[in-house]
This record gives sequence, structure tokens and C-alpha cells, in this order.
Amino acid sequence: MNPFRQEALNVLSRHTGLDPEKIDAVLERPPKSELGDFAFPCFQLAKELKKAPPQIAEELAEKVAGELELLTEARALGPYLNLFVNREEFARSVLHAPNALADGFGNSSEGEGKVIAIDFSSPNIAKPFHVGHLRSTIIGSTLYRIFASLGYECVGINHLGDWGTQFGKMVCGLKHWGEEKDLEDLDALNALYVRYHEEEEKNPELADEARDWFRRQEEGDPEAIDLWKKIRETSLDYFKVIYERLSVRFDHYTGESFFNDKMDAVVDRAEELGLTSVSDGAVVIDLEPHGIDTPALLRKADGATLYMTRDLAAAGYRQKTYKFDQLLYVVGTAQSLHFRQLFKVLELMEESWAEDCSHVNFGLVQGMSSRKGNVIYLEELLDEARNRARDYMSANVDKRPELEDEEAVAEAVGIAAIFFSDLSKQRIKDYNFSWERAISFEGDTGPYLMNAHARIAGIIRKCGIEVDPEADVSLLQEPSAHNLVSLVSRYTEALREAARTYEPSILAAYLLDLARALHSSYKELRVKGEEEKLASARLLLFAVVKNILAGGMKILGIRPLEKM
RNA sequence: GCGCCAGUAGCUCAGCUGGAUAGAGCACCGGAUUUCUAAUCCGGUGGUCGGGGGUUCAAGUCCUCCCUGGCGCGCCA
Repeated sequence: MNPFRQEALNVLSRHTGLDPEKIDAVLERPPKSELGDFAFPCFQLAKELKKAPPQIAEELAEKVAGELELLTEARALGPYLNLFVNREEFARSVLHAPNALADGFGNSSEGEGKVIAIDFSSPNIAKPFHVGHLRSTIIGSTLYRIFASLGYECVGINHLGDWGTQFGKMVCGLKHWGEEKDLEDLDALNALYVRYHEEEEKNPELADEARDWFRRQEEGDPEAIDLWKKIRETSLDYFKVIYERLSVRFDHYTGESFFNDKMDAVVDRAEELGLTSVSDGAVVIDLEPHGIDTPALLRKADGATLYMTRDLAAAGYRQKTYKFDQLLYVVGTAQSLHFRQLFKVLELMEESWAEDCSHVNFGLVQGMSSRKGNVIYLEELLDEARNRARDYMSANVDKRPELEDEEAVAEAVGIAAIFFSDLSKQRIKDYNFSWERAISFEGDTGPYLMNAHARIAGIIRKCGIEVDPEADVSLLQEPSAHNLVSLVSRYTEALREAARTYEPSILAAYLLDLARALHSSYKELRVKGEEEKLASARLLLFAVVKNILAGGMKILGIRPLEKM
């Protein structure tokens, strides 16, 4: 805890008789920075003391006044006692931190020794990556970076949907209407898949044929396996191009197929524990006694395994292999039931770590039709974003610096807009996709953050002096400067809260606040042409803000550019 | 029908474990650039926090009922 807050707790504890822990729980931040740095609500004391809260606040203010060191003032404001930090000391403690200008300032090591495994993105092989697949990728990769910044060892897992009856359908389609070279063409494969479904409507017997292909695949039939391998390869090559463009990386591509030989053991174990029963020929686990109406299916009547079986095998494998402290499944909320079942079954199978698994769910993205009326493919969205960014840049060309690589900037701005529009909302909310919202450059957007960063870069480049890490920051007297310092000091808290709740939007909102504070103070806190010591103090403040912005933006998947 | 989730300004969203006059962005209106990026800033219009009841000194936040919307509900993933 920072020493300023600590002093507030101590002083208040002394005069109220309450434990510092108790005060810590109620001590809040005033809604506006003019109202001070800490606020102590006096309502609860009112009962015990039988006095009105404002009177208690008044009395506390008087008692506390003589005992402040790092705090400079205690002021009663209605029922609150508000405390103000000594701004000079505060600025020094924040801006003169040894690593204030270093990479990773504000990161922490609190997660050291702990492993967080994150299952995210996990697209289905042989299907194009459309905008609906994007959320898991964006949220999952961001959580990965959030936890990593807090010192956790992260394991990013792409649990590819590379096994299942959809392959039977695909192969069935290929056999009827496709040819050899289609195996290397994802568009062709997708068309075959679509065609299969159309034909199946007319001719339901195709479903049996498809099921049979998948069964052969599960039995290791050489032809079925060979076809599957080629399809998988083609899809994976395509996914990797996309991940590259999004700067998303995985530690493991252990898809569903990886667990083929590990599933019998899971079913056997469930049977040994007496959890299973046979219902209409299928092996199921009844979960009704545990408050879940729908049973978990481990084996179909034809003996084939299911999603649940593979997820059970995968969870066990992950625990054994990565020894995770937490396992996060970044998967849409539509699959909530599946994960409730999964976690309950793990518990019934006496896996002590079942409680370490969480479904990090997110809302549905709706209305993702392109202008042509089809689903929007991710490339289409990324290209459109880049094009709009480029148009924006050329329309405002006189206001911007010369860029070495216009295309790269346009691409970065486009991706920032897309990532941020997703990350700035709470995960749980559904939303209707709209081009305008997904690709917007003004206001609360990714490019707004980038702009704040680039503006500071401009100051550093042009102000004529060098950043001095030891600048006399006691000269930073303006409220707007103090506000910035205060925000900087809260970065780690934002990271921590985002991690605790698996909610990247908390970091996004924080960065927006910081960027807004920067933009608002920009005119007031001039550097260039000011008296040297003052200029130097402001420059250091901006440099540290830039450092925090850059770190936070990278976590959100946004490139902090020096010029844009 | 049952279950889970959501409902805050015209639109998109914030609102920490209940606490100060419910805040941003977009849109709209009016201003700001000889000076470090106007992808910006400053000001204005705009709110029965879905509805009723309850708990509390205090409810957008907790409980309950209802309304609306989304998703899910055994051999798909």
C-alpha cells in the first residue's frame, strides 16, 4: 500500500477507534479530484456516537489536523472527511520511482510462481474466421497479457475445433462434389461444407454417411485420417496468417484431436466412480441431483465421443502438464451450460482443482452481415478498418507529421479501433455489430489512446530539452498535473482489478481516463518555451504518462506509435 | 415451460465490495488552432437508472414479484 493511504488509515484509526483494515474497506476516492484524494464517510460512526455525520466529520478534521505528515489537509465536506495528499511528496513518490521510465513500469510480480492457463480463440477448423470468433481471441489474448504483467506465468492454449462430426460432413461433401485440389483451398472447403448442409436438407441420408466418415476417422482409418490432416493443415496455415496480423500468439495448439487417445481413460474413470449410466445407448452422467437438469454426455449411442469427453480429457491433461493455478475458458456465454456441466463433472470425478476452472464468458455479437449480406470475414473487417484509417489520414494530412510508413500506421490504427471497441465494453454484454462502432477513430476509441501517446511523443521530440528523471516535480502545482500523477499511481490497481474480474474493459476505461486527462491538460502544461525547471518537471510527468499509456495499450493489443 | 444473462441520455456504454448534485463518447448547438499532433480541447441541450414492493441513516447498486430482450435446455461444438 502506498504510504499516503497508509497514513490516512493510521490517523483515522487513532481518532475513531476503528481498525485500519475496517477503514481501508470504507475509505474511498472522492468523485472529483478537487474534493481531495481520500474520503472517509462518517455515516457508520453516527450510530455509535449518536451524532450527525457532518458534525463527526468536523470534529475529526480538527483532531486530525495536527498529525498530518504526508497528508496536508483534512477537510470536512458534509458527512465526509476528505484528506488531501501533499502534492509535492506525492509527485516525487510517483514520478521519481526508480523504474518510472522503464518498460513495464506499474507491472507487478505478485503473480510470480502462479500459472494461469487460458483457452481462447479456438476456432473450428475448416470454417472461415469470422467476426464472431474475434471476441474470444481479443479478450483471451488481452487477459493473457494482463496476467503476464502481474507476474503470472501464462499458458495460451488454442483448443482448435479440429475433431468432430463436422469433419465427417466436410469429407462427405468433398467426396460428392469436390476434388483433390480443394483440400488446399479453404474457400473451396468452406463452400463444400455449406453445400453439404444444403444437400442434407434434401437428402437426410447424407447425415449417416457423414457420421460414418467421422466414425472411420475416430477408428484411425488411413484415408479418413489423411483427408483430415490435409484439411487441418490448410486451415491452420490460414489461421496463423490472421494471428500474425493481430499479434496474437499461442503457447500450444493442442486442439481437440490431440485428446483422441486420452478420452477412453476419462470415460473409464467416470465409470469406475459409478457416475455414469446408459441412456438410450449413450453413456451419460446424470447431473440432476446437482442442480443441472441436462445430463453430461460422454459417449454417443454409436460409441463416438463428444465435446464434453474431449473437454474433460483436455482439462485433466492441462492440469497434469501445466499445473495451472487457474484455467480460464474464454468462450461465449451461449456455452454456459456446457461449462457448468464440465466443472461439475470434474468435481464429481474428485479432481481437487475443479474449482480453479472458470468460464470467462462473453456476450453474443449479432448482426454481422457484410454489405453483400453474408457473414463478415475477419480480413474484410481488418482491411476496411485500415482503408478508413488511411482515408482519415489523407483527409487531415496538413495536421500531421510526415510518416515513414503510412500503410503501417493505417493498419495499426485500424486494428486499435477494432480491438478497443470490443475491449471497452464489459465482456458479458451482447452487442450488435456495426461498422461505424467497430471502426471509429474519434472519442472513446483506440485511436484516441494512440493520439494521446503520439502527442506526448511529439512533445518529447520537439520541446528542446531532454527528459530528466530527477526533475524537480514539486513544481507541478496545477490540479491537472496532480490529476495525472494520481492516475499514474492507480495503474497497477487497474491491472489488478481487470485480472481479478477477468475484465479487460477495466483497463480500457482506465486508459481512457488517463488519455482524457492528458488531452485536457495538454494546453495548460506547456513544456516548450517555459522556464527550464518547470518545463523539465512537466516533461518528466508527460514521459511517465507516456510510459504508462504505452504499457497499457500494448496489453490491449494496441501499438503505441511515436507518430500518427 | 424451465434455467442463465441483460435492461442507465435519441444511440453506444461507465458507475469500485450500497455512500457526495448518476458520468463519458456519438449525434445536435455554440466556442477554441501565429505557439510541443484539432484523431484534440472548452461550454450547452438531453436521465421516472424497465416497472411495483421491500431492506437500509443511505439503493442504479442488495432482496422479491412482474415486464421486455438475448442465449441455453442428451447423442453439434
